[in-house]
Amino acid sequence: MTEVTATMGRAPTLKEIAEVAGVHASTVSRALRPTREGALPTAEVERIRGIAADMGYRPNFIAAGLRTQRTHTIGVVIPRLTDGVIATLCQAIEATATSAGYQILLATPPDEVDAQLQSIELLLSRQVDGLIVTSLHLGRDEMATQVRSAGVPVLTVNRAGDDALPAVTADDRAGGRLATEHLIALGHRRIGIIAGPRHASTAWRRTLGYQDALRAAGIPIDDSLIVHTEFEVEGGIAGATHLLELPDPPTAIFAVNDTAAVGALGVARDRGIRIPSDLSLVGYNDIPLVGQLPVPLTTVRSPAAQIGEAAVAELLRGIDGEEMSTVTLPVSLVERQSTGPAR
Amino acid sequence: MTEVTATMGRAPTLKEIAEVAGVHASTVSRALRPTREGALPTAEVERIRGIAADMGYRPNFIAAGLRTQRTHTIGVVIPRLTDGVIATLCQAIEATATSAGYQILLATPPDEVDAQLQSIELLLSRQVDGLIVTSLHLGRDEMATQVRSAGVPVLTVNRAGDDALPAVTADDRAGGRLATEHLIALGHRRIGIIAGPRHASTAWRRTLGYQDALRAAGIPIDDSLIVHTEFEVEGGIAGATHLLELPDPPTAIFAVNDTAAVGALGVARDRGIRIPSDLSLVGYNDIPLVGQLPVPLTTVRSPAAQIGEAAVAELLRGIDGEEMSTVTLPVSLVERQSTGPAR
DNA sequence: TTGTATGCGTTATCAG
DNA sequence: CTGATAACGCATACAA
Repeated sequence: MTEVTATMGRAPTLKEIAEVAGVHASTVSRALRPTREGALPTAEVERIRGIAADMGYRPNFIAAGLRTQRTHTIGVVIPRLTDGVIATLCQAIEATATSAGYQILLATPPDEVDAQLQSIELLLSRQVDGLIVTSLHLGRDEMATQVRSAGVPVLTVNRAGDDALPAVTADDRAGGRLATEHLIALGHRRIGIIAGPRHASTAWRRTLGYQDALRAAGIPIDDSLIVHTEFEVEGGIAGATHLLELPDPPTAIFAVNDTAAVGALGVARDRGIRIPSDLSLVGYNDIPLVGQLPVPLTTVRSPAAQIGEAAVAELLRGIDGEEMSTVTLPVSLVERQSTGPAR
Repeated sequence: MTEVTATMGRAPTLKEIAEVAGVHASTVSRALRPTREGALPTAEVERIRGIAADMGYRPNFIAAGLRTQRTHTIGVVIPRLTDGVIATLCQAIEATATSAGYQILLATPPDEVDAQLQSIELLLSRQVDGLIVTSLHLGRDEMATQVRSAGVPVLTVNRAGDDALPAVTADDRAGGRLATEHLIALGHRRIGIIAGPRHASTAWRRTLGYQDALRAAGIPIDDSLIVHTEFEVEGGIAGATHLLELPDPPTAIFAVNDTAAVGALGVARDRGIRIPSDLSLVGYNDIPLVGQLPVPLTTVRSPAAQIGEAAVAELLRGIDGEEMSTVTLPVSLVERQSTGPAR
């Protein structure tokens, strides 16, 4: 019954269903809504739902959102998706949001302030209910200012908690300390660090942890051993090359990023430097691949997926009008074979 | 002038700006629109835009979309974001879409038919203007059926062109052939393949290319040398273990995925098998990392970014009412040190 | 229990 | 050139 009543123009609307069902559009709206609030008779609800299904009804969330002022969409600004850790984070955000009935509007702008600001603006124009922004640049007030004017809750991820925005982060400083303490415990005293870009707060905090550990061990901090580079393999190559060409090269290198560590690995290979006997190497993130390298990499495991889950959870609290809080998740050292006693 | 006229409740609307400017809302709409179609006097346009800027106006795309039936949003269904190649693809899609004035609604459902169908449904409810779906399961009619009923252009990526949906893909079959021919040219005749999941069309087509090459060389196809596994490192471990434990193990392995190749590398290491002297290994994708491995990996370069760009370009044509066509992009072999002459 | 009326913010179509 | 009006699809307060 009511078989191919479907009007040819695709998407039937509530009104069209109402006509077929012989009721008013508002009745259909009530029947279709999950919560039985309007209290229709169950039989009628079933009948109407059946007709809607037959007609291939598909709710128009965008129209509903205009009415309710809730789009059930959250905006995610997340540069460098190709970084495995960030992809994991993004995946976790998406999955968590989806299971809470939200969808993700994604922006992956280049790692520059203006582009990021513009992405945020665009997302807000799309009436997102909340915003998760990651890897923002440090020390730019525009960011916080604009973001505060957003009118929706904004949560940062991987950003220093040094401003008013709530943040969900891993304890990068502790991670940097763990890695460095491990090397110190192995007898290394001349430890280089491939410290990533200056503007990346995660990298910066790992570097702080590195300095903490040196200081605690009474080892003087030698700035020539701290080299700032880009993330990724190329950064690792540049950083390791620089460090190994020093007059008094380090006996161990801590790369604040696994892919950079892999780059360092390549440099060591090219120079005939054996790992770990000639040089110890520690990475950061524990991407799946580094456990399978010919010399499995010692690294720091950062809970990317949990960060994503926690971020969404916090943001949803914000969307519900509650206070969002800053969350810091613990990290752990994964000891493998790329680190060994100092010569 | 007209300084802090902003009503406290954030987002001012066209109507509020109109009040301040002393004109009608529709006039403001015309003034703000990029194309000077309504032909306002330039001075008036400037004045109104100034007021809008002062008041912190932010257009509500969702309301505009309701009216214009165009959301300037494209839905992307893309499982396994954590795969580097897919992330690159996603990034390229996002970047291309953004520069064309579109935004991305992202769904990364698990690699299962039902979840993928549901994701599509959700995206359509959000009134996306078009859909890019990747890595769909083979041979499930529901997919094509539902997708056809979408009412918006749908483009597939990484999917076999064996049905009616237009697709943008790399030439995976040629890639599989290239890799295998390379090994054959090196004198290998017993070549194993870590062939990925059966349902993944990319993997499947690479396997076909592998068979093509063997056949062309007059080498009989030995099914025991074809092992299906999951993607990722674990799949590579399982596949390599299986192959190397064969009574008559292969002298070369083609992994249809770089990360699987890295897994195979780990297995070789554990068994004291040297690469390439004991075993040649070819990967697929040329993710940045594999060029920096201690033994740089020979692999096939797949143009992930170009696929993304082409996919968006095609889809936009579809959105503009033109016919979309199927695009196949060429791949190339990258010879490095993980392959050598057969013993 | 169900229909009516209204409005969400915007744009398109008319008049004027 | 600009104002008034309607409509996009839906949800809801209100009336019946």
